[in-house]
Parts: sequence; C-alpha cells; structure tokens
Amino acid sequence: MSAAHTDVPSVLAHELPRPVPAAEFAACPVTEVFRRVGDKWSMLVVIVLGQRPHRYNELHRAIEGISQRMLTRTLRGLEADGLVDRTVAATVPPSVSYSLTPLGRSLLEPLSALADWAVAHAGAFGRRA
Amino acid sequence: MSAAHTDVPSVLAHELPRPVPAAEFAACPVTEVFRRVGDKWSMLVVIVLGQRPHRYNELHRAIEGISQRMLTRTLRGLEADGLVDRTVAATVPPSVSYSLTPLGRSLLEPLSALADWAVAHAGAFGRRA
DNA sequence: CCGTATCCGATTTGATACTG
DNA sequence: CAGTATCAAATCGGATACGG
Repeated sequence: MSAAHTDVPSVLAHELPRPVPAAEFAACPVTEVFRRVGDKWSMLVVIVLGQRPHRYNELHRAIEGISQRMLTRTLRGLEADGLVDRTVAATVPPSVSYSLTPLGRSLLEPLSALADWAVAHAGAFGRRA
Repeated sequence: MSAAHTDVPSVLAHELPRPVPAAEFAACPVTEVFRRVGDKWSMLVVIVLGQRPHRYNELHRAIEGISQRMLTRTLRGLEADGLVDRTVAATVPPSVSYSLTPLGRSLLEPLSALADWAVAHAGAFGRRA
C-alpha cells in the first residue's frame, strides 16, 4: 500500500470529498438502500428471485428459515420499493407468482460485487479476534 | 434486456445455480456481511473513515445524528471485525484516532458499486408508490 | 394455496447523565 | 477528550392460529 488511503472510485469520491457536512449524509443514498434491503430476508429473496420467478410457497420452501409473516412482509416491502412484481393468476386454487422487476434485476449486479468481496475475505472477516 | 432474466455475474451465479437448497443460504457470505455491516451506522462510519482517519469527536460531529452510545458500539464492532483500527495517543488530553484497516479500505470498493446503483436509481427507489 | 391477525420475546436504538 | 451506565422506546422477528 503506497498511497495514504485507497482511492475510492465512483460516486463515493465524488459525493464525499471533504470533512463531510453530515446533514447530507442523512440522505445518503447508500444508507437509504441498506435501510430498505438490509433487513434479515430481503436480499435473500432478491437473490432467489434472481434465479427465476417463484410462487409464494416455493419461496417459503426455498428460503426455509423464514416465517410466513416475514415472507409476506418482505415481499410487500420489495414490492413497494419497485423491486418485485406480484402476479396473481385467477385459477383454482389461486396462484401468485413473484418476480424481479427490471429495477430488481439491476440490483443483482452491485449485490454481486459485495458478494465477491464477502467470499474473498470470508476468512479474515467473520472471525471476531 | 433480451434474455429472460439478467445473467448474474460473479459468485452469485456460481454459488446459487439452482432451486436453492436453502440450508446453504444461511451461511451465505453476502448475508453474513450484511448482518454485520448492515446496521444503522456501520457503513456510514466506514465511508467517513474512507476519506481520512478521524478522532472520536470528529466522527461524532461528522455523522451528527449518531449518539455517543451507538458511535462507540459501532466502532467496537468494526474493530472486532478487523475493518477499523483504533490508535490511542497518550497525550493530555487523550486523543484516539480511528482509521480503516486494509480490509476496511477494500470494502470501500464494493460499497461504491452499491452506491452507484443507489444514486442511479434514487428516483425510482425511495418513493414508495 | 395464499395469505392475515395476534401475541410475545429478542434485538436495536435513542436520551440522558455521569466519569477518568 | 473519550468514553460508560442506565433506562425507556421502537423495531424486528418467530410461533401459532385463523380466513378467503
């Protein structure tokens, strides 16, 4: 490491150039995103739906640890944020399919950057002291 | 977007190729990372420290919304995860400087990918309905 | 099959006051 | 300056039971 600090690419360097006014941080988009998708299940659902659309009970089985309550809440949140589409087929019995919107699919890529980092540093991270 | 679904680059595609066994998801590194850094303040602190090292009260002022309690807790967590270094100068009055470790600095980059996404879609996201 | 309703414990955060 | 202690509030999450 030669330079004092890593040069930060992209918007971070652009948006946070100096001692930070702080008030602007409250509205920081990164924080916003994490506050919305950073809960216990949202990202998992996004990733699973990234493979293919799933019906409600498919999701319930695929994620397994999740309760109906949280699955519904999570899906409603993702729906409200425009990341997930809910499609109802008026059949008997009823069938509801969930899929990613284009916006939701676009989130998969930055997510993978974080996934790469997580995998690469899984050893150093994770173990507290 | 021509294909049925976005082709997911990197580890996401590699680690989650099929209907998902789900048990393996519990140990998903991405989830791990989010569970640790996905709290209310951690990422903000990492980003602020990415600009330059800060002392305790500098951080307190820079982030502004944060309470002393949460600032300390957040710093201790980041320290335990090897993302932040704490350096005490035995002066009068005492001075404690916090800075990113190499690991912490490396996290800045995937974070910026997410930041780019957040900025790019700030309009579509954020507004619920 | 696809949810909703209710209850309750666990975790997280904030406000405030105090200390070496 | 750099924290800790304590209390209360809000939020999150799981279990269970019920309804369209």
